[in-house]
Order: sequence, then structure tokens, then C-alpha cells
Amino acid sequence: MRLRFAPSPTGYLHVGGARTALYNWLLARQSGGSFILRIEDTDLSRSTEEAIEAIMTDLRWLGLDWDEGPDAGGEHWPYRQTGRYALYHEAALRLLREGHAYRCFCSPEELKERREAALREGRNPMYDRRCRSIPEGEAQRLEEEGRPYALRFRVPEEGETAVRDLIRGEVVFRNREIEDFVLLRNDGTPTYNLAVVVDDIDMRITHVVRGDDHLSNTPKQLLIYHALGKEPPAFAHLPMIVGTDGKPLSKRHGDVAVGYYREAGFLPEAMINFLALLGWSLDDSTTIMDRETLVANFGLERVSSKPAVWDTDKLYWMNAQYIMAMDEEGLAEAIRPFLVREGLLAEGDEEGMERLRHAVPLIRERIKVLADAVPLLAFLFREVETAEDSREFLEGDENRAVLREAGKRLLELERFDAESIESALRAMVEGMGLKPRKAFQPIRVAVTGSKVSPPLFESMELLGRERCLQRIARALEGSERRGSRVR
RNA sequence: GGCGCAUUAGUCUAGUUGGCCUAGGACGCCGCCCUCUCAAGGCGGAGAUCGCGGGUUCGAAUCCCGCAUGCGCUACCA
Repeated sequence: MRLRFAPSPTGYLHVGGARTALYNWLLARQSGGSFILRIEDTDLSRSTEEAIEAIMTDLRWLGLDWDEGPDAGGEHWPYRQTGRYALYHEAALRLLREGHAYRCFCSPEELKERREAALREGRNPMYDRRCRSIPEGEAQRLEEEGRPYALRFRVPEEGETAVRDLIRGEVVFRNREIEDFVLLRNDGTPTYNLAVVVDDIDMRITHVVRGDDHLSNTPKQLLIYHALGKEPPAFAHLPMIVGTDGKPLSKRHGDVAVGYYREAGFLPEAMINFLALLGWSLDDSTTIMDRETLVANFGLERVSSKPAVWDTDKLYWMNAQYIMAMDEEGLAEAIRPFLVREGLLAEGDEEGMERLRHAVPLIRERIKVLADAVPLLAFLFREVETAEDSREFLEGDENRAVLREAGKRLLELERFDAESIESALRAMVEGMGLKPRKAFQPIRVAVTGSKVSPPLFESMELLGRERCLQRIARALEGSERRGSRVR
């Protein structure tokens, strides 16, 4: 099997495109075939180089590697339509020569006018085929005069064109409902329908797996295949991914760019798993599946035909599952750039990295995305400032007594490890007749700066006795200062 | 306006040939347990008259017809 992902480079890769790419990739890998990246940039005004780079970056991050593409080479290089005009012209010329296409001298302006008029009057806005009947001699003469023209496909007036879709079954279109669409614009550039067919033929694509929005275009493409005497590939049209309001995905629905999820600290494996399940299922109960399982089991037969809503709740959960399954070293490495980005850890700080490695087990099940590690671990990498919503735990005589006593007991400890800290503090709590819940909170706030933190005793061990005592003393001083002022 | 596609709980879905579906699983939500906070984990719960209306049948989420709603295409966009 030879499959392709053919984005138009008009922006970043969004999750719908990522899923399309994934399904194509899965089929290619499963079959031992090829996955091809092709850039559909026939719309010069909207395509950019940055977009091409961004799309490739996102695909690589997801681990969707391609065998042929703009950067990978291959016999059809450059794998972008702007570099393959000669091919399209050749095909267009042949269609013209063999009577499957004709020159249309209507200007875009008049077409637009006629269209709007038709719509206004409730008529079918289809092209009226007026240039279709211009005799060839006449048309050639007009061409020689230098009259600009577009090339249109001569759609048969009778019969029907059936799309055999691997997901939806046979979808039939009456040819009379299909308009004489443009193949070549009057500036000589090819349109999508021509370019896509020529490329898919040339690249020997066997299966076209793409979004639902192309289903209505498929009969046109089929017509071109037939006119060219070529066997069309198999088609599969995936349901769209829509927003929570059922409308097509857009920025309005929050974050739909793959890059956003990368920067928020989602793992590519979780992304892949989640995307795969958006429209496909293995069975009635399996949700967590690694890449190998997907490659082995994916199939178009189990792709749903109903649009899926982009709702990230499950993605967060799934990402947490993948995080919990990572080993400590790997997770520490994954978190590192996020700490660096926030200025908490220097690039080559080995000592800091060691602390991170020890901290990982403490936060592993407390984070859903890698970026969540930052606020949880900040206290290990810089001095704390007590969070607004946590200050109350430092105020009052009782809390001050806890801090004072804790400082004393910790100072006396022989070994400053979690176990010793815990038993010392628990003994203290008991001696003071307090509830553990109540007594540990001020210490937590003093040491970590927040009422929410990784487990206290382990955190304290990691921080070290000296810094713990410093922070407790500092918190106590501040509290006493404020306490006496009130008095 | 025309043509096409879709329609199972808030969400992702199972349900392939009609009976084993008193519609299964997962996320989310609620409650309880565990507990130094937050999580994680364990247990339990609510939530779907299978878009609506007809039919076929002993029996339909599953087959047929109509309707409604949503989306797509209808571009010298892709």
C-alpha cells in the first residue's frame, strides 16, 4: 500500500489533520507500504514556508515518519505541487486534446455575477456550460488572439459516478449534478482536483484516506481518472472532528493546534492513542494502546462514520496514564525542558537534575501534563514565596507553636530522611494533642510555600535539613511579626 | 436552491448477519473508603425511551419509508 498525507500549508497542523495523517501512517506501517508527505500548495496566496516547517515539526513530534517527502527525497521530489506544474499541464493538454476538456473564456467576474444572480433567484448556481459548445476552431482562434481562458472538464451529461468508499460503502452521484469544473485557471495554475489526481497517479497512491469534506469532490476526481484511462485508488473518507457545538473545529474551540499540546506537556504517545480512538475502536473495552498495538490492529472497517467532538477531558486522563507508566529517568528527562523554560533549572545543572530524578516519584501521579510539574517542584529549585491562598496556615498562636516545635525536633534528628522526619513530627503532633491534618499544614506551607505539595516528609528530605529549618524559621519570624502587630 | 454524509448518555465509543441489549466499556460527574495537602488507588452511584414518526416482524438500536436537525460540497480554495 502507498498512502499519503497531503496538507495545504496555510497554517499549523491541527488535530484533525494529525488524525488523518495518523490513519494513513498506521495503514502504511501495518502493510509494510509507504507513507508519503506531499504539500498541496497550489494556492500560492495562502501557502507559506513556515507552515510547511511547522507541519513537519509536528508530524515528527508525533512520530509519524514519512518515507518520501519534501525533505526526504524520493522519485517524485519535490513533493509539493508548485514544483510539479509540468505534469499537470501535460495531463491537462491531453484531456483537451482528447476532448475531455475545453477552453472557457468566461471571466471570473462574470461567472461570479451569474452565480450570485442564480442564487438570488433560487436557481442552481452551476456553471451553465456556455463555452462547452464553442467549436474547436473558434476556441483555438480566441486562444491565439491572446484571450485568457480556463480549462474546464467536460462532465458527461448522462450516467452516474459511484464512489466506493471503504468507510461508507457506495455513494452515487448523478453526472448531471456535477458541474464542468475548472482544471487549469486562466493563469495556467492547476486546481486542486486536477493536481491531486495527477499526483496520486504519478505517485502510485493505492489508498486515499482523507477528510469527509472531500467526499463530494471525489466523483470529479473519478471522472478525471477515467478520462485519463487510469485505475483510481481506493477511497476512505473520515468523519470530521468538530467542536463541542458541532461546528467545524476552529480557534474558537480553544486549542486545536498540535503544537499547543506539545508545549503543554502532552506526550506524543498519549496524543497518538487519543487521536486513534477518535473515530476508531479496537473492541468494546480497550482504551490504552501503544503504537505497536495500533499498527497491528488498525483497520478502516472499524472507523466510525459519525463526526467526533474534540473534547480534551479524556486526553488529560490518558496523558496521566502514560506519565504514570514512564520510568523515573525518562520522566525526569521529559520534565527537564519545562523547568528550564521557567528558569528553575539551568541547562547543564547535574546536581539539580539529580534532585529532579528523586522528586519524580513524588509527583508522578499528581500531574496530568508535564507542565504541571513546574508549580509542584518549584520549591526545590528556588526560595519560596508563600502563596496568597496559603498564608492563613502560618497565622495564629497554634500554627506558630507547631512551627517552633517542629524546628526544634528537626534540629535534634540524627538522620534527616523521610522516615525519621515523619516519626519525629508525628510524635510531636501527638504530644501537642493536635490532629495531623491540622499540624502538618503550617509546616507544608512554610517549606513549600503552598498548601498543596508533594508528600511532605519526602519533600523535606529532598530539600535538606538546612533549607527546611531556614524556611520554617523564616515563616515563623514573619508570622510573629504580623501577630505582634495585630496585638 | 441542488447533491451528498451523519444522527446510541455531557464526551469517545461497543453493538458487523434483528432475539444472549433488563443497551457494554472508557472519560467526566456525584458519594464513600484510604489519607499530612493534592493526587493516585479501591468501592458504589446517577446518567441513553438508541434524533423523531411510521412500517416490516412473534421480536428492531439493528431492515424499509418519511421527517427533522447538523455538517460537507456546490470557487479560476484545498
